[in-house]
Amino acid sequence: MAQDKITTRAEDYSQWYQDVIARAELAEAAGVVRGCMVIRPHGYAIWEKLQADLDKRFKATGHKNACFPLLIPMSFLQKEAEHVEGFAPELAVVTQAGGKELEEPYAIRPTSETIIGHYFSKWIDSHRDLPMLINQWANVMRWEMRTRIFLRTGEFLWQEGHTAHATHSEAQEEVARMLEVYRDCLHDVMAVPVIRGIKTANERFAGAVETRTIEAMMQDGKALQCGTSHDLGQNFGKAFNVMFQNAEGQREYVWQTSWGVSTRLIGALIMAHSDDDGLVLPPKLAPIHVAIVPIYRKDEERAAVFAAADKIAADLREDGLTVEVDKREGMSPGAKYFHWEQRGVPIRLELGPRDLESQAVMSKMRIADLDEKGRAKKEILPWQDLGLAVGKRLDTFQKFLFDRALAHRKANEHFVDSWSDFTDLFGEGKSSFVWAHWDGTTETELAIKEETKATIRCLPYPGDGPDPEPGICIKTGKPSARRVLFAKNY
RNA sequence: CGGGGUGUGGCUCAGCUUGGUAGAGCGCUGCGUUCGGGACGCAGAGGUCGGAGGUUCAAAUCCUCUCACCCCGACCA
Repeated sequence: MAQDKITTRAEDYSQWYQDVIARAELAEAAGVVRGCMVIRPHGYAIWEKLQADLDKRFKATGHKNACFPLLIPMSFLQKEAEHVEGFAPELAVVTQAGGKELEEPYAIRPTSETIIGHYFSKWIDSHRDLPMLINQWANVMRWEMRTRIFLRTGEFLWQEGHTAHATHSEAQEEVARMLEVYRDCLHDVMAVPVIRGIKTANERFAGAVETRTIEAMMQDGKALQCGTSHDLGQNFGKAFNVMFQNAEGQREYVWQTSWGVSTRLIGALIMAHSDDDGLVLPPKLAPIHVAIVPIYRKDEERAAVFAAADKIAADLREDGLTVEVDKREGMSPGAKYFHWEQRGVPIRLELGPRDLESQAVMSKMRIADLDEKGRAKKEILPWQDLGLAVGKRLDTFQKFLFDRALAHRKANEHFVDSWSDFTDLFGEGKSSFVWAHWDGTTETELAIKEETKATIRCLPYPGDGPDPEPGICIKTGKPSARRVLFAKNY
């Protein structure tokens, strides 16, 4: 009897999350193009919900969607020196088309700053054209040396915002504002708590003057960068000659920003919440809220139970819930329970002959307390006002997931002042969030990484981490202005 | 790119050392019995063993080359 239980926990987390993905049937490695992914319908439905939520937030902040070419002339990429240096090693390049060698090769976009810079220079003439607030939903390709499903695939889906502003301070406000949008989405929708902060120079986006980030803790204590927002200064403005005439009649370069989140968020979702029984989804992202499992023996029972299940499903749908009635034949109820649990359906309702008598259903949440026999606790809900009761439980579940993730992070945060404590916390296979002093140099940052695999995730926002207080660097003993966040990362 | 590893039905793998013409479990199809936490019986379908070349009477198995994928590192949303 093959039990599809996932038994390898945090010791080998990479295996664990891949197992969860495989069991949950969200995605599979395609093997067609190296490291690219195939997302199955159930997984894609999660992305669609996330996409819809984010898109609404972008529009609410005045952004408009647009579409730019997949292929970018190599010469565009070469216009910004740091940018091309950062991306050159992972470019996939088209050198032939229409049966002929191309005079100038095209890169398959790894990101679209350059081509959008090109169009911005055509579209922007006056301060009245600013700010220009554009977003693109697209796929991009980065030929990474090593791929990991959902976290670093060769091709991935994402959203990239690109904006141009008249002043640096306005651009900086945009950078901060969009990071808030991301945080709100992760907190309210994904139920994943994050720490906002600023990246060190070493971890900065190629071509940016400042990169902000949201960092989340996964269940194994490792960090995952879930979103970024970049202050591009005038770097791309100058490279692509994006100029506008200000109110005084002078020509100036625009100040640009870019920001993005990707299908990596699906990976974050899985690693933040899921368990050995498969996927765990916050209700706001669950493609299916409720699975109804009908139970019956005889044909007459089946007819009656199906009719009742359909009626209940229709009522719940009227309350805005997505409901699946599992009428598959030849499958025991137990098998159906596991099927829906593995797919992260938050609430299951069991409906059998007994319930037809009592006008109630047996209900169970995806994560429930266990009774003394080690079985999930169930509760009986009357048909009357079932939508209300289910809705209330979904809200509770959504909040529970966030609280649990936050509690887990807090339990794995440390303030560290000695190098030996630091190296202990980042010993073989261990990671947590460590707040420690750092002397501010890239050299020290790299030395720490070399020795412990821990990297500086960010310099936290006030409130997301300890307030700045002077101290001495954990590694060199030199003066430090503040504690920064260290963790191993995916 | 460096270091490991794996390619055999849809999936996970055994068989390879010691060559004899392909197996298991799961899944799938049909019928019957089951059905409140992963049911069972019977009957079936499905593979030119990653590719090319070589050795041999005979190759999944031995040799050479090649391709692909996975894992660990460096790199990254």
